[in-house]
Amino acid sequence: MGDLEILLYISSKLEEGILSTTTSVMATDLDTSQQTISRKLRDCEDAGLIQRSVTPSGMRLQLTEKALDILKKHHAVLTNLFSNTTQSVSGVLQSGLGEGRYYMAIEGYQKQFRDKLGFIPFLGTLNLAVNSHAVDMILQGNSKKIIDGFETSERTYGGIDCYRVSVEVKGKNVNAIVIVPHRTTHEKNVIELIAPFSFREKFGLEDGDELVMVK
Amino acid sequence: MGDLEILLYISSKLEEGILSTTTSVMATDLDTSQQTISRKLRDCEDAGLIQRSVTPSGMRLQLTEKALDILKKHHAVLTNLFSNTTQSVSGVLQSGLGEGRYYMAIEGYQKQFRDKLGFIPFLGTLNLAVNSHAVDMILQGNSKKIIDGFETSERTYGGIDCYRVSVEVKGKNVNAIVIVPHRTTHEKNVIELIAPFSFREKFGLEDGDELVMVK
DNA sequence: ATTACTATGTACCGAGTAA
DNA sequence: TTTACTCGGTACATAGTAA
Repeated sequence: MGDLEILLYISSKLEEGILSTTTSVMATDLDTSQQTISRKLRDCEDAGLIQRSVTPSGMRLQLTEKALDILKKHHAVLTNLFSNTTQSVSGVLQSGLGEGRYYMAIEGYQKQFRDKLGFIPFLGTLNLAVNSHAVDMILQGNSKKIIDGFETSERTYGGIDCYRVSVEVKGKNVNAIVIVPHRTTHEKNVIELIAPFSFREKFGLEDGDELVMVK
Repeated sequence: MGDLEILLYISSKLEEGILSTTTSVMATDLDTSQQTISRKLRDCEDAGLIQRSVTPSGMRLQLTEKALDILKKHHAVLTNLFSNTTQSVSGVLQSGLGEGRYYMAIEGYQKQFRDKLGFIPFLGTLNLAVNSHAVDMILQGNSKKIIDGFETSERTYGGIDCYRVSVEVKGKNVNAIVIVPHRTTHEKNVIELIAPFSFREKFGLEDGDELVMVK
């Protein structure tokens, strides 16, 4: 019996975001003992996964944001598993801060890009404003390549997750990589794309142009 | 670490329905030991949840139908949790075999219907042909009331799951109950509705008429 | 009726190692 | 390198109760 089973059980029984129940009922439903449920719920509470108010006649349970985030990830994986249709997200091109160009030029990254992705990226990233939930849906379930973090004598550089996507731009389909730095600096509603070439130059893109990413 | 974590992990890494990996890689990803993964995978295999072929350089894993069914249920729960929009399924009215009427008349059922649903159903069920996957989506996550099985001196009667739904019929919204016998006799693409009145009489329904169920 | 403590037995995890 | 044994130690589940 893992935390996940508990969270999924609560999810399935929620009404208006709240579940009123008792440890014995949950124990019966989940085929375990009242004591185990009592302990598990305390564990979940300590782990910041649920909020609980205990009353003489039972308990009221709710899921926390943390739990919902975890469940959202699993939902994305399952949606991906059961949907045959390809999914897409559109993004609007916006100006970056030139950070992308700086990092792409670091040798420790370049070497790994070449080895793990098979190409050396153009020195710059394409920043897209997107719906973060929709992006999660596409990236989760997609297998990622991990660029490891490393250190130089001056500083440390964090790892990067790389997801292969297909991008529809000016009527053409182009392969690209969505990069997600482990210590990301910007909001989750901006993602960065890299490719062996300059998207802006090759397709004459400007801020505000819309691209569609397809899984 | 429960089976579910293993299944979800595999789901997230599947490519074309197959995952090629090693126990060590999985152990790192799932933050446990190689030995635990080895044992867990054997357990999952024994439980009929995965199929495995072990090679000198690793393993190839796939999910079985049984595992997919379990995951589908969780997916339905999560979809329900994260979707604010109401979901609907349409069904086409078809003739039953009169079985519904027979069972509705059994005292052991009637008493429980009255106590647990608050009404005594009309003596007959409305049979609807539906898309079984879509129905799963609506019923899962919806809380159910369980009518217990029982025995008489002659025979035993199985339990029934009851789901409250709203039905759109001839422009009106009516509450009804979807009943799912634990030992169901017909295919999953036919469901049965009960209500305190006769749908056919009250709304002048005929075979082939379309109803919409809303969660 | 609840929830949740303590004590005890068991099942699980992982280090070491074989194949 | 693999996967998967055996075997300790520990963490977990439950019975018995308290509150």
